[in-house]
Amino acid sequence: MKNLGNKIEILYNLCRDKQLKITPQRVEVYKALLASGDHPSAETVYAKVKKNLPNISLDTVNRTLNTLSLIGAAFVVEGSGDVRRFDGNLENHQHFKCVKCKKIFDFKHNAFENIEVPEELRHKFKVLRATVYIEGLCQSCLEKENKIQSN
Amino acid sequence: MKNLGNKIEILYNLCRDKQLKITPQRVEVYKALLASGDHPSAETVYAKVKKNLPNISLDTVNRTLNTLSLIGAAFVVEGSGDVRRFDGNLENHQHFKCVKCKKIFDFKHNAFENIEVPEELRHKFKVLRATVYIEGLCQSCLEKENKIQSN
DNA sequence: AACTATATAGTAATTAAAACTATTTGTCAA
DNA sequence: TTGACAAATAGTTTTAATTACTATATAGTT
Ligand SMILES: [Mn+2]
Ligand SMILES: [Mn+2]
Ligand SMILES: [Zn+2]
Ligand SMILES: [Zn+2]
Repeated sequence: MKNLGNKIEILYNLCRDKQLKITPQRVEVYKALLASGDHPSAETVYAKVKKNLPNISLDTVNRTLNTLSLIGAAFVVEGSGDVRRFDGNLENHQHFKCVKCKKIFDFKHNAFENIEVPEELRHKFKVLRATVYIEGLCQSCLEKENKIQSN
Repeated sequence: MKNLGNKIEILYNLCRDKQLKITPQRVEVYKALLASGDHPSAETVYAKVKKNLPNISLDTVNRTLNTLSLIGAAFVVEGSGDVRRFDGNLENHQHFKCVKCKKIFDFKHNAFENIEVPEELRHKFKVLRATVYIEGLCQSCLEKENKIQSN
């Protein structure tokens, strides 16, 4: 994780902008999210942060992750059918999600960046994020695939 | 809802293909999903189907919606931070989701159809769905917007 | 150093979704 | 047409994610 100090500084500024207090909990949650490098759930972040802040509560982790998303320091990964996953990587990238094991794979594809949001939408709504979302089966799940069973 | 009979026939065939039984519950859940025309939750579908099958259980609705998604008669709407929403409209279209009120808006945009899935992904994974996903604030939520509060 | 609004810890409540099990039923073959 | 049986369902419980609540602590400010 390079430029960590830089990113922490950005968090500080975002908090100050929004009149939110800079608390150890917020800093540690943010650090843990960045350090994970992938798409952790609140529970996963909680486990990590506990090492530095043994008394932090899961509720605080949840609230903080929501707060980070609200101020634009992170976002909730699109997709469904699983617990909420967060992403602290704000660089333009896309996600592939396995519908079976719920694993999320990052990928970059130039053609998918700078999506032109249609006029119609830009007028009607305030667009916060536009992304290409691809789902399917990952390799290991594909191998286990056989007959679909509904029960 | 036009061509309903046609779609039911497709459901029949999908079930037969996958060796799944054609039950009144499956047919009614599917009909309710189509009739809704939008993106109902299991709970919403449950309420509808109950009118025709008063004894159906919520669990069956949940299982059936999952089954419909598995066999390709429907899909789970991308997005997060809300209960699972299902879509029975298999025509190529995109979604805008309000992050605040969770409402999902369909839209069509030619440029977003026929997304070219990168080679890399097509080789590694079995791609089932690729779509552009846009989120933000809808008009009515935008009006209520003011200072972000985290607690 | 003191003040105060904000944030947190610890816990309880809520609620979506899955699991469990006895019973029913769709499918198929006799 | 009738049985046999695997699959599906109803009714219920369990699990687990997330939010709500409230007394206490604290960051930012004066
Ligand atoms: Mn990512
Ligand atoms: Mn739709
Ligand atoms: Zn997988
Ligand atoms: Zn809204």
